[in-house]
Amino acid sequence: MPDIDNGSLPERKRGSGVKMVYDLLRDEILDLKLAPGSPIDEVQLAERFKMSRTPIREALVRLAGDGLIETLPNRSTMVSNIDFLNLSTFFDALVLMYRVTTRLAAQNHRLEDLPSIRRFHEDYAAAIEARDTLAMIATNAAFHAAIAEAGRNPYFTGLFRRLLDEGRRILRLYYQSYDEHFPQQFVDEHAEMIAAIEARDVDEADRLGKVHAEQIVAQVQKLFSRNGKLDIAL
Amino acid sequence: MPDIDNGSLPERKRGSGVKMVYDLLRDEILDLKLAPGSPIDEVQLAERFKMSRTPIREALVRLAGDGLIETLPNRSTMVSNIDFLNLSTFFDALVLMYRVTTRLAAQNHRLEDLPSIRRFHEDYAAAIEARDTLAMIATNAAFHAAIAEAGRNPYFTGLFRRLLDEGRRILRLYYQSYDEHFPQQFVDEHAEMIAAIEARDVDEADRLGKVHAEQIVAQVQKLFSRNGKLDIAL
DNA sequence: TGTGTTCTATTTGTCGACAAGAAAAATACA
DNA sequence: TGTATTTTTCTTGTCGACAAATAGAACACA
Repeated sequence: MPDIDNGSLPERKRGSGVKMVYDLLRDEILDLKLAPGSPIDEVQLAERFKMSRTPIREALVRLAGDGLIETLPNRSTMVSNIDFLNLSTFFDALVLMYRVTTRLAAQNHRLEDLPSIRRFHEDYAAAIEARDTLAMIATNAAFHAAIAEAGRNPYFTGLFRRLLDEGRRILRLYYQSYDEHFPQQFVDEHAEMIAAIEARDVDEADRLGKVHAEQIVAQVQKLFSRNGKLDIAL
Repeated sequence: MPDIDNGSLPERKRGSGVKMVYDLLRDEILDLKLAPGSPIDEVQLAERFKMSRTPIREALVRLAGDGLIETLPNRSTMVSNIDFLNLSTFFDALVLMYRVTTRLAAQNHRLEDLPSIRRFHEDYAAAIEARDTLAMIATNAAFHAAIAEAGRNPYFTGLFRRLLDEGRRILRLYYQSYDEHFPQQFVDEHAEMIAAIEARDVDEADRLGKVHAEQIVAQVQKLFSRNGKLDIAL
């Protein structure tokens, strides 16, 4: 098993343990540092974080609620697999949420929402410039999550976040061996989306969200077909 | 605090405790046997279910993940309040999910999905006939959840279930004092939806889902305006 | 060698206890 | 009497230990 380094583990405050474990494991799962299907050992985690199994367990229950790990009753728990056979359901949901959240952002945003959206937009552009694939994935997700927040519908935001997380795993899986880059075109589209949101042009925002989403899906599918299914066993 | 009777508590099997507590509390919350805002006491629950606090806690973490309870760090945990100020976001999400799930059911259902849908349809009709409001609410939700399952998109199904749960709470709140009944018309619309699904008429299913959803929303809003906000403090 | 059974080992689910935090109560002080 | 401070009480977060459940090893038997 990989002996993941923890950095420093200073004296943690009461109540912060669960959140810390949850956040860390979540990141490791989404970054594929913990591969899909790999087993999760409570005792091992307890040792690693220098705490008892109880808070570890609590964090695991939360992760299971997010669908990031799966628990076999009385038996092992492991990182959730990526369901390649039903990717189309993922894409369906993703496209719809892209549309809806962008549309609602145009409708409901307030002025104070725009700065953070613009900031993530710039971060994304910088990541493209630097050809930093991982940063692209992360900042793209953050950009769209910020738009969703501006739409102010927690139900949609919740689902969308989940989809973006799952997308982060899928993209990482395909970008880790092939150094593709997201086209510059996406940056321009992001800029258009911001403009439509700012102008409160609901229909245009919807349209842009749809086009943008479908292009991303197409891009991912292109990778898939080129790439074959070599990595799936991983 | 209400001394809720438990029925019999026979010797429970290992591992079944959490699920049992989770299911029971969930039902009590959705049926408003536990009012929004009412406090949840771990020790009390532990006594009631004759088990230690650990599995209780685990169930509570799950419920918090579902948004049914809210936890203040180091301090109390309570049943989530219903957000009346943002009901429109709820309705928006509900209408969209009605549409999408019905549409997808028309597209993706298999023959073995239809019997259970038809069964819930009949149960709902029976509940209308009997003027059993609570049964109406429950069977209506079950009917649409079954349709969503037939649509075979777990992302949408997950969100939709959550919305239907929340709707169950909202409706119960308004039907507990006013003995309204759902119009017979809804039964006919359900029948039309089944027909469209069976015929794989995607556009018609979408349209029916939209109309149906908007009628339900209108019905609820009618109750609201008539009813005023008398019960909100509850 | 192949198959079914028992035993062992590991991992999970549950328990009771303890300690930290926060609210409520009690006290001190003006 | 009203306000600030200490004390108490009550709830939660965490711990270490134990017992049940399962998988795999060891074994018996054909």
